[in-house]
Amino acid sequence: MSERKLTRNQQLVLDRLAASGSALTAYDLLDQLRGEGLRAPVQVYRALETLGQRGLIHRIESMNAFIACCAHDHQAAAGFAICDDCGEVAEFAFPASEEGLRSEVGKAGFETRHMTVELHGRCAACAGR
Amino acid sequence: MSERKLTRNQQLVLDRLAASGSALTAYDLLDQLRGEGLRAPVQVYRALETLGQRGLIHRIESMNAFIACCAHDHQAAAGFAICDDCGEVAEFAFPASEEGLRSEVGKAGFETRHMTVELHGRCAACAGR
DNA sequence: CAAAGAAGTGTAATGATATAACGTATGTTT
DNA sequence: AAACATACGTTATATCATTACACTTCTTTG
Repeated sequence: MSERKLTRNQQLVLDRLAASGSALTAYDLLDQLRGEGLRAPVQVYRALETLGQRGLIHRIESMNAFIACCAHDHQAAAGFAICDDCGEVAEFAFPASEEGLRSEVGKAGFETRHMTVELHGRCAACAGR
Repeated sequence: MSERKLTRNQQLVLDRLAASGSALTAYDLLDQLRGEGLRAPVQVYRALETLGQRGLIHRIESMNAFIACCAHDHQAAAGFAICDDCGEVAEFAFPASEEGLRSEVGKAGFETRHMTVELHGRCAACAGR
């Protein structure tokens, strides 16, 4: 079933992502996990694929990078606020806007299967400086 | 100023994008413009960069591809409905949701500079089949 | 428990996307 | 015409992602 235990490689990748507040690229992950025995990009990409299917991570399209999922309800669409100054990525939910977007394109008969919502800008900490 | 006439390369890339209803990658564009004398990726990327700065095209992050802008007000954020079956990309505006998203992250002090909103799914024509 | 099947592994090679560095040309401003 | 900004073409390289292959490890089930 979908309830297989995570394998060593999958757990390593997930732990590394969870330990980082920012998004990491596959090659970032590879570099940081060489000490654990990982050697090739495909090992990381395979772990990322499984983790993604299980809803444990998200891909940040505008950065070609990945981040651990911190949502409680991962049926809902996830949005991301990305600070271009410090790299921090905050996940957020947007139920009202999600419905708004879905119905906006629904008017034209479009059936939404997945939403990518990524806001770039400056986080509170960086704006304060 | 910002009102320079488009150069030959820029015009070629823009025309090619405008003629296509879908998003094209930089390498798609390069292949389609070899007959016009383009030879290297960087020539396409340079044109794309200028066109993007002038608001004449958009980058579709989730496809690593580009599309001509068909918006009248390109101050407003643009959203895209992407049909994963036929590849059609429709640009749309979403003023209400845009404000909703902006204020959602604004609660945490985030200043939004740019939004990526890309909806994947199935267009009306493909759903009808 | 043994066989069968599904999922995962490591290695190597390659494909796809994007940028850097260089010297030259062209167009605009003064 | 000199000075400046922008764009050009060429070459090389960086970055992101997948394919193919042979082998291993789990899980199910007969």
